[in-house]
Amino acid sequence: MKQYLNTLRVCPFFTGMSDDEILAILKCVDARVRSVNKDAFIFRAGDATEDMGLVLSGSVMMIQEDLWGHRNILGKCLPGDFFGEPYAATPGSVLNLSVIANEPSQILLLNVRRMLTTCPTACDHHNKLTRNLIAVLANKVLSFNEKITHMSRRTTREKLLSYLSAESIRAGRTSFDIPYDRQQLADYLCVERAAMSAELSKLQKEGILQTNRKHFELLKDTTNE
Amino acid sequence: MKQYLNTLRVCPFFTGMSDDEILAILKCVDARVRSVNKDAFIFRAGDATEDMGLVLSGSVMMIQEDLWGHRNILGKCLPGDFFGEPYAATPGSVLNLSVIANEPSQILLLNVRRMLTTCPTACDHHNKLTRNLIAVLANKVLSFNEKITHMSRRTTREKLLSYLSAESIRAGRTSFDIPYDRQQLADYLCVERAAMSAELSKLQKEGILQTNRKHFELLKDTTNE
DNA sequence: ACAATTCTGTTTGATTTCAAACAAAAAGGA
DNA sequence: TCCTTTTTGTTTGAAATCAAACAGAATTGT
Repeated sequence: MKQYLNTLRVCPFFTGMSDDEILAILKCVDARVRSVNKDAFIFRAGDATEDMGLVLSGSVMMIQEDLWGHRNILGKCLPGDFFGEPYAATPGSVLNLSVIANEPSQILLLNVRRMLTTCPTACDHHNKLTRNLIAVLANKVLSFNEKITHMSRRTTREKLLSYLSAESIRAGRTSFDIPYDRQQLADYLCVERAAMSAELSKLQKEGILQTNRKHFELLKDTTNE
Repeated sequence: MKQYLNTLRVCPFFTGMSDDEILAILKCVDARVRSVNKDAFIFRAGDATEDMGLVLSGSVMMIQEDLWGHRNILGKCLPGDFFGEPYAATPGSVLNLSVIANEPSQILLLNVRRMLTTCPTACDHHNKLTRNLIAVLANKVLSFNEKITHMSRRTTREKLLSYLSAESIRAGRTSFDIPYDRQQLADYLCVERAAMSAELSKLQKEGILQTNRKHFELLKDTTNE
């Protein structure tokens, strides 16, 4: 497990902990590493799980898929990000989404029940751990809240501008990259890719933004419209 | 504060605690009661807060509102439900939604920072409290996730059926009441009230459901379509 | 370098939603 | 009870999305 310390040290979940502390905690919560290929399922909608996942390398997508093949992307998790923790922390709950590897990835699985039940003896990191878990969960609410904000706009154009403004603010500049390709962005905003592509073209013609693949630049302030 | 014990005892957040324990905790987290009229703001989008709210009586709505007056209802909180906890638990965050009283209500405000920082001396309920907070946050993720699921459907009809099926399952019967009137339901699903009303009429004509105001009955199994 | 695959932009008609206005029904207050 | 206000259902034209098909560009692997 030591080989992953470099990744874990920079993960917000473990900040302020010594290597020994981290290793002790990993043992405490029954941490296991899993390597997955692109498109492999890590969790499947309908499953129950006591484990939450942490991306060590690569990336994963949280998605819902309906019978017609419509994909709803809930979010993308990069190294250091968690997934599945709301379900793992809610006994009796069932996953409402699937988690799929976006590329070959390494995943760390952590048992949340063991994180929450007091350690029989020597582990006094649990308090710090539970506080960190609170921060992780709160962040997930904020991220879902953001997606809801974008989706609540009525037109594809408004959804795009809502999302791109937020990404621009997050980046702290008007020029930024997004983590999604066109199809994925459409699935995140829950619109048709074709209509979205057309709208992006229109926005470019109107001089509101410029884009090439995953790169975007906002040219006008659209916050006051 | 004792007068609210009857409400607090049945609240999941305090289950398994004695009256004395509850009162000690309330003091610990600087609990204050606030009485508000209908339509009063408890939190306003753009605010920062260290407090999370607990509905003692009445009900509140979490909403977002844009410049055109479009309302996006994130959810409704009934007695025993919390709100604002993801923001209170994330230092530096800013509220992305407003919380408005849906009727004359009593609200308990709890300081989350004090809940998370270890008590100087005698309070050993904190561990239990933080675990409860984890459960509350996880539940909020699940509730937002559910709203996203409904909103991700492409047509008003699908959004309605997705929501109504979920409510039916939650109620454990095909006959149930929902907490929203027509305008509120439209704002929750982010569709036009007029179009939604028309769709509900169509669904009734087709024999798929029956409804009167807030009461609904699903007549056909629509899960396999 | 080449071929195969994936990604992106464009167009089309059919369908659906939006936005506004209005009337009927129900609820609430004096 | 009566009057006012709120809620709900209906209709309409205009606007937007959906769904499908296609071609060119970019990427990937051999």
